[in-house]
Amino acid sequence: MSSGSIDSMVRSWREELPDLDADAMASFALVHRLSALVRKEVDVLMSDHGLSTGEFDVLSALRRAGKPFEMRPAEIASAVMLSPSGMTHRLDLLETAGLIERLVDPSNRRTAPARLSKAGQKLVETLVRSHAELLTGLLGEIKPAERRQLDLLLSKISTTVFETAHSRTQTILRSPTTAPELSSAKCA
Amino acid sequence: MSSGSIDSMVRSWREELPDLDADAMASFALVHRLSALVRKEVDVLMSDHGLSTGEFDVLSALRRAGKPFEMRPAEIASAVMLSPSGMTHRLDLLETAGLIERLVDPSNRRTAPARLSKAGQKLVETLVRSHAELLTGLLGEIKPAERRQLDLLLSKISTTVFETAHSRTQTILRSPTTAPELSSAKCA
DNA sequence: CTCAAATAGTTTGATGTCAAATAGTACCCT
DNA sequence: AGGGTACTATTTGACATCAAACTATTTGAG
Repeated sequence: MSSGSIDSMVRSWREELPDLDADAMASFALVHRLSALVRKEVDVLMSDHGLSTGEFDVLSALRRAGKPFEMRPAEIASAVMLSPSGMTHRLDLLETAGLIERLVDPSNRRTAPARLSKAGQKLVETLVRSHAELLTGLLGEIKPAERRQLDLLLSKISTTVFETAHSRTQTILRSPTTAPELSSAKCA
Repeated sequence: MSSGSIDSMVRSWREELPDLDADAMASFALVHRLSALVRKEVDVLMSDHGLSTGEFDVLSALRRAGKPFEMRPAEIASAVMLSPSGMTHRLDLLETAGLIERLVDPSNRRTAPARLSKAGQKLVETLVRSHAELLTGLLGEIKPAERRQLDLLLSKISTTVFETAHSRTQTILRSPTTAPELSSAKCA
């Protein structure tokens, strides 16, 4: 079943709708499937330590921030592509587990930064290493040059997708007559 | 922000844990992020037609099966990587929407195959074409040779991941004494 | 100085998903 | 035949996530 199911998908379309261009579909199907398979593997690793992958992502972002391992919820949310409400929930869980603490910022009382606890620091240190090791293994026999080529292609495509999403959002928000030539950020 | 956030992730790790090999992490982060971004774009397209992407996946699998556009729930579930219970729910929704019908197989009454209704056939025809067009656009300036290279790399990695998952499952199910020499995964 | 608008996080309600338990059906071996 | 085993879909209960409404705080304009 390794990648056969996607091959046979393409073959089916060629039979059923011969004029359909299924090349892009196949590539993105591979991306989706690889993403799902890897996520499952990481899930197993993390659940061995009583965590979900999503919770690990948060701890990992905090660790990456460097001392004092502290970030605001909105920052973490954008780093891990989670909604603000989802982030509140995850931080609740991590706080209950004693892996983070919530602080008060005297200079801005709207925000409640999260900080790794001692236990959180210790755990994330272990997990980040196991995680990196696992992923390196999952890459298999891929050679460094191939990996760089892969990164390059994925980045290029991501950029296109990102810009497409962006231009659609703008098109909706702007009055149709106003659209100027090129603006990369969300000027609402 | 296009792929900058992943670059800066790697840079952070290099500063915080210089001995960590973050190359594989970065590649998989790109895969995950591209998958999520594309899924969002497809979500928008489908919601314009009152469907979720998951529902479209089911209709699409049925259409691919060819006349009479009929599959058993378990078949569809494995094609779209969804649990059996999730599939039951999705088929419920699609049946309520009048896009599929549930049949009785006289030769095997355990199963209740799903079949595209007339309305379902008509809708999926439109959607499959819009979908393919959207994805082709999202591929952007990628040249055919590059796309084939991408497919090849993703397939190779998927195979490794798939086999890793598989060997882990077997390792758990087997009696510990039976384990042969070469087991690359976590033999707990 | 004051009130309106913007910002940050949380709460609420609905939804989609899964794992485990359930029920019905088919197969097989003696 | 008969009784156990495997298979198929569904039901149930728990949970993560999101969008939208809400609360508290800060900023800014007049």
